[in-house]
Amino acid sequence: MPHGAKLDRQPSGRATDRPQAILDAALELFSEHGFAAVGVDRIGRRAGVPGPHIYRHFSGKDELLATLVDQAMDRLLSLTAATTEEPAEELERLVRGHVRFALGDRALLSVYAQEARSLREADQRRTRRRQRAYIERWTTVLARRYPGRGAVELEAAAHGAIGHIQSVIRWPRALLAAPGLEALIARDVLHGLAAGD
Amino acid sequence: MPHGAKLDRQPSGRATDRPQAILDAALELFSEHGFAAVGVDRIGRRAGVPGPHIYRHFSGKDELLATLVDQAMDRLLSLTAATTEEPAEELERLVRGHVRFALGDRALLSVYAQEARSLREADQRRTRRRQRAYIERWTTVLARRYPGRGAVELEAAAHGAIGHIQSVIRWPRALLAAPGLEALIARDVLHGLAAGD
DNA sequence: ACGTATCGGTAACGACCGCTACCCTAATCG
DNA sequence: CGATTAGGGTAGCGGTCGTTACCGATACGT
Repeated sequence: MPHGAKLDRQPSGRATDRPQAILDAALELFSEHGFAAVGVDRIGRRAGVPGPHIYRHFSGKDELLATLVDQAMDRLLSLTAATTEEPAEELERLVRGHVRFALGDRALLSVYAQEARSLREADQRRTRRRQRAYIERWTTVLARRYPGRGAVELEAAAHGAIGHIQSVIRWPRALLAAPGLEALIARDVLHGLAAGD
Repeated sequence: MPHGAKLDRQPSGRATDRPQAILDAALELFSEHGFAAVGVDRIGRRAGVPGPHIYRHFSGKDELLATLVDQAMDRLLSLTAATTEEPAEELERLVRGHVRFALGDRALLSVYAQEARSLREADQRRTRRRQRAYIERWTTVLARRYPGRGAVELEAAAHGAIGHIQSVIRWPRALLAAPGLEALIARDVLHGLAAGD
């Protein structure tokens, strides 16, 4: 090291944020072909870097996936910030938030939902813990909105509603192009949650 | 060949149906760890045969997966046999049938839902075609039950309902042990489908 | 201008895995 | 009893892929 402090040199050219470009490429490829089916060379090529250069920014392919899954979980958990709203409003906000995420960032949600088991053991445990926390938030909100329901009813409803929303990752493109989808899906989900009253 | 006709010898011992045992082992392992993460040796060990002996019954690992996915699709499509029932009854039968399948054979449905993209190109195309046919059956039944709805509404409802049902593959074991789940889920799904009336 | 750090590019290692080929034993039938 | 064959067991090939290491060129700082 020449003079002790880090240099913070200009990124040497046009390339804006290399790690982000790599993550974007990995996201697209993982969501389309699956984690196991895409190699680091392909990710690098899509990101405009030679394959092995990925290891100058990440510890390995595993870390790419872990980062993406973490981003997805962050987005989901940020929807569950505690509020002082009315129960009905809070539930609606939770549903609409998840729907908007699913429609707006289908690739990220797809990777989160389908490739979680390709994570390393440690990342997998942490992810499962966060998933449980997310489900718990749902059941809490549901319990406030629909008091008197049993725990099984609530948890089944939460899983079902989330599964309903996540189904958009398999919808055909033509259907996704329809206008007003967010409101339509939210309405269907909320109506399903009201069953039993 | 000694005397022309096939021998039909006794299976030489205790082993009942070898190909079926291999398929069962593959089903369990694929559903638990994913297609890419389990090797042929492990499948063989679980089935009580040396790993390479799988190739005496199947052309390769790919065929194992294709067979399982086909079995799942057969089960689903068999639910959609055309009937002369009332629209409401037909829809309920479809929903309950899918729910019963999901609860009764979670592993098979899990492989079908999560590992379809590990199929070879040809199998993947055929599977997608059958999936489209299944969705079309749903929208047809829904259109009869809820005339006046638009195509987008119907297709979105079909995908959402199926996603809701398939969510059971991620439910925790404790929740799956609850009694009366089939009726509960079917009720929730049917109620969600009634949204918009 | 010289040394230095950064970055593009590529070769190659090592492990894993699907798959093939080949052994050997034992049970069956003429 | 001897020949044939199914089935258990295993070694090893071929290819892929994640990962490491190394080389060369370029741009900055002294």
